Amino acid sequence: GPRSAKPQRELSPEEQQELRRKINSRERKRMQDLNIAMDALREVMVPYASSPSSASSSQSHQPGAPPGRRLSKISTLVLARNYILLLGSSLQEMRRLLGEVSVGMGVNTGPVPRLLLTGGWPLISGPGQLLLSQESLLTSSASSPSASSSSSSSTSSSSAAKCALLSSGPMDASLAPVQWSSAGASGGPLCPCGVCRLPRFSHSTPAPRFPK
DNA sequence: TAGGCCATCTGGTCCT
DNA sequence: AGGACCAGATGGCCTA
Repeated sequence: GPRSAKPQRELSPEEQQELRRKINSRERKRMQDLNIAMDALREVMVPYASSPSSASSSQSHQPGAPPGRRLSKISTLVLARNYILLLGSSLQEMRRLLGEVSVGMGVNTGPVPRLLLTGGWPLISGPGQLLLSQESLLTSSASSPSASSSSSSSTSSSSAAKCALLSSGPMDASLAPVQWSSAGASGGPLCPCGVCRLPRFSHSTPAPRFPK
């Protein structure tokens, strides 16, 4: 192509070695920064990542963090994604409830803000409140607004089709990556998997970024 | 021992 | 030109 990867002048073996060292060092640093960000994300997800079946391992984890195996990178990402989606659906549900309350009691009455302040977010674990586990986030994800108020019934394990994004195991390479349709966020068709109840996405093969 | 997860190296491409 | 980004290859560690 027009861009040549070859250097303008030949490098001596020592210079090549030094250049390689520099490049490798940069790449190492880049990956370490990525891992730091991943750890920060893990830290946020830890309260929702408890797994009763996980055993202690020699892998390091945050001091003070609950014992158990550290979340893998893919699990962390899937967990975080589902967590975000669940927050969205919870917000939607809250808005719906807020609308019902407003209709029943009048817009300018006091109870509405108090409901917001004291009602508790559904993601906060507590007596009678929705408790999220790693399993629920990895497998059930954001439930539909109509089902999000029930704590345990939203997990539709009986559904035949499963979305690759919600699988607790490694993603099926044939299904990833996914591209979410823009229509889905505004009440469009849902994912046909029947489990995640998320806006439909299309499984497509991305165009190679670097065409040969 | 197989499989999962990970860090590192490496070469290619894109971006500033 | 040099750095950033990406993906494939490789080998080590750990667990079931």
